[in-house]
Amino acid sequence: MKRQASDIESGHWTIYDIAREAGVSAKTVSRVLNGKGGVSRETRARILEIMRRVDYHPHIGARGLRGRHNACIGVTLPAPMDEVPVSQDFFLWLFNELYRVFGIRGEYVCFDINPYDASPNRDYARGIFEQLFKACVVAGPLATDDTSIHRIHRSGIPYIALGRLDSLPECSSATVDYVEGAYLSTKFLLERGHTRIAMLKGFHGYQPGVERIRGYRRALDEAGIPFDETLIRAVNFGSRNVANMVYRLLADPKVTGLIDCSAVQDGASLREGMRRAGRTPGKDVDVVAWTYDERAAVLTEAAAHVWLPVREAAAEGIEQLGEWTAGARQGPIQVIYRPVFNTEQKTGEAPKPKRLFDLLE
Amino acid sequence: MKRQASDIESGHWTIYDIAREAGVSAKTVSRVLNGKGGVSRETRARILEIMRRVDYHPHIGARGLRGRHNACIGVTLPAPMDEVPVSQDFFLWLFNELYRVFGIRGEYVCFDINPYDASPNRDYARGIFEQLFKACVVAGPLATDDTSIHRIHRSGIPYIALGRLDSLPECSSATVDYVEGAYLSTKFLLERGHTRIAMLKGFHGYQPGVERIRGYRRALDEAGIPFDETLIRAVNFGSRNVANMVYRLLADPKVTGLIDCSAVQDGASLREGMRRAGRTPGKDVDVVAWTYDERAAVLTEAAAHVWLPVREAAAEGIEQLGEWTAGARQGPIQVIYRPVFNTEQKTGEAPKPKRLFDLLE
DNA sequence: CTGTTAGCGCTTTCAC
DNA sequence: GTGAAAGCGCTAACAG
Repeated sequence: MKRQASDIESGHWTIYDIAREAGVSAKTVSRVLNGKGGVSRETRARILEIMRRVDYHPHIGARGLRGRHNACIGVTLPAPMDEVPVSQDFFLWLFNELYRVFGIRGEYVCFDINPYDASPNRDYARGIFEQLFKACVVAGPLATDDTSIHRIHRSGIPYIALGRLDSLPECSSATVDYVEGAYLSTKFLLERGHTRIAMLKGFHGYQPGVERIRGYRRALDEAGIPFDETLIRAVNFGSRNVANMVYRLLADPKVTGLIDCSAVQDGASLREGMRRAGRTPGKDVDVVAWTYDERAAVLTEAAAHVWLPVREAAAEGIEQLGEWTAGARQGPIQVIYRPVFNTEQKTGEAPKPKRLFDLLE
Repeated sequence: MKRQASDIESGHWTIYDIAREAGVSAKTVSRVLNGKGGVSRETRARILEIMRRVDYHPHIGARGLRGRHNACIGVTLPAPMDEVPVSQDFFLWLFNELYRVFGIRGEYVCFDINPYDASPNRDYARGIFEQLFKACVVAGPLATDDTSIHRIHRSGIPYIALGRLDSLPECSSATVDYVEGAYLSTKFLLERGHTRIAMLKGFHGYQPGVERIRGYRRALDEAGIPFDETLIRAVNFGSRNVANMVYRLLADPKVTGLIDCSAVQDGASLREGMRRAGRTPGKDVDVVAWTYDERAAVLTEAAAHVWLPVREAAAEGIEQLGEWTAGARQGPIQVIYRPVFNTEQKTGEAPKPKRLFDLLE
């Protein structure tokens, strides 16, 4: 006599409770629930009416367990938030995309936002392995030694990383070509006669950082100029040390070119650093600044800007992830957008973007 | 011979697979998984090693089904987004709070963002009834005819509504006293000699709207002034018709007081509407403007501001929800903050807040 | 210290 | 058209 006690006082009806109430078997209720045939009109109507009356909802976990499908669209941050700049603007934009592609279809959108330092051996992809996520957006750059993404890839669930990885070229991803961005930036400065070119970089240990150096070196190699790693300095959102780094890099008078590809987009601090080094952009130093917004200049005095269309790439990727999840296409996704180089003089300057969790500080 | 076939090719190991590999029973594996006693050091170590080697993760759905607990912290929007102003700032703030209280503990934070118009008979609380949510934040005002909240309340899971409901006074909630806000606003204008006081209001059909009218009427009643409902006009974020409404309300020269409690915080449009009506604030019209940011004025020319500390109330409520979820306290939560009335002259004016999903337009 | 059994709520055979 | 039985992965209760 398994399953029948209607402990409906617990608040939740099961298909067995509905079945008993309707005088049918659980299977018939299941058929109605799933809109399958093989149930007479009257029986169906009666069951539907009971379901409506008692406000029946199927147990999503039990369904998933039996049917081997998971409940939510996952969103996960592969990097600690103090190492990687997730801006408020990007986050709002991402949430809008998730709404547009998944929310509208009635999917649950589930964030795994456990910080790393809270549990060092935690896996950012546990939502996948615990079989909670039916699909997953890996929202951020991947560490060069990332292994989780390999396991995600093998798991077979639809996913998209907003970043590439050398060690997994077949990775489902939507990103921009940072190698190209760095190459174009460096080449531009070389062609203007600069030979010692400094680079302000973020992403210690992340693939986008590696790609930046690769592009930088490639341009240098082509020009026959030796690579000097002391010309590369890392800054991040947390440290607010952009001005200091610029000052120190430009302390050497032979350094006459500066690439800011740090993603910090902090024009004021760049300017401050140059001022302290006694430099004047356009006169004794040329700057190339990276921007993530096509319309916004980071520094009006910059000799050039490079626009990295990360949102645009991500939008296409998430769109495709929606289709993959719906079974309308196969993975992996491979979206790679090229950066756009631009020497047009900009007039306005966008404010420095705010970090997502800055509100907490 | 139930359960043993290790179709590990499917990618997911079960406790039975681990058990077979370790030469023990599934129960022993379960004990190790849950850090329970009754397993020898060696056995435990061996099982742990296998788990590590094969990267075992328990099936969160199966666990929940058996243990009768759910997987995620839910966040749900009880109102269609085009009727209720969820600002980007509030959303970012909310996400930060959820991170602080739940993310840090390793909880999944799961949004149900299905829009109503997409499925008219959808329930904003389905995540609770489908037993996906172990706790839930109902982020927005409740409709006066809301019934879901009653069922949520009865379900017994920890929840908090960021709004009250007349029909459920025991509702777990964190909100501000809109009755008081409207009462203070109206009384202030009455005391300055105004007798016909217009009100710009949002939230058609939602409890906060009802409370605004209640406070307004109470002040009028006390002063022995009859209530005239034509003095109340609704605006919302979508329609951008604030200027028009102000203009029409002030077309009647006897209307000399204006309360903007619409939550739109659009000083420029208020000013524009008054200008078109030929009015000058401080001279032939007095304005009381509501603000959701203590430091920010909506309209510098306003005779007074009323600050509604909704974020502050919500912060306390979410904090308590965290404790309730962790079993450290009982529900329901009852946080109610009083509005702060303020006639100080403001200098700066905050820009009009942007709606969360404006990016899509 | 360890194993057996049953069952969480649902759906998939397969039988009638 | 309908139902009985098995089992998804896990754990509580009860044996040994």
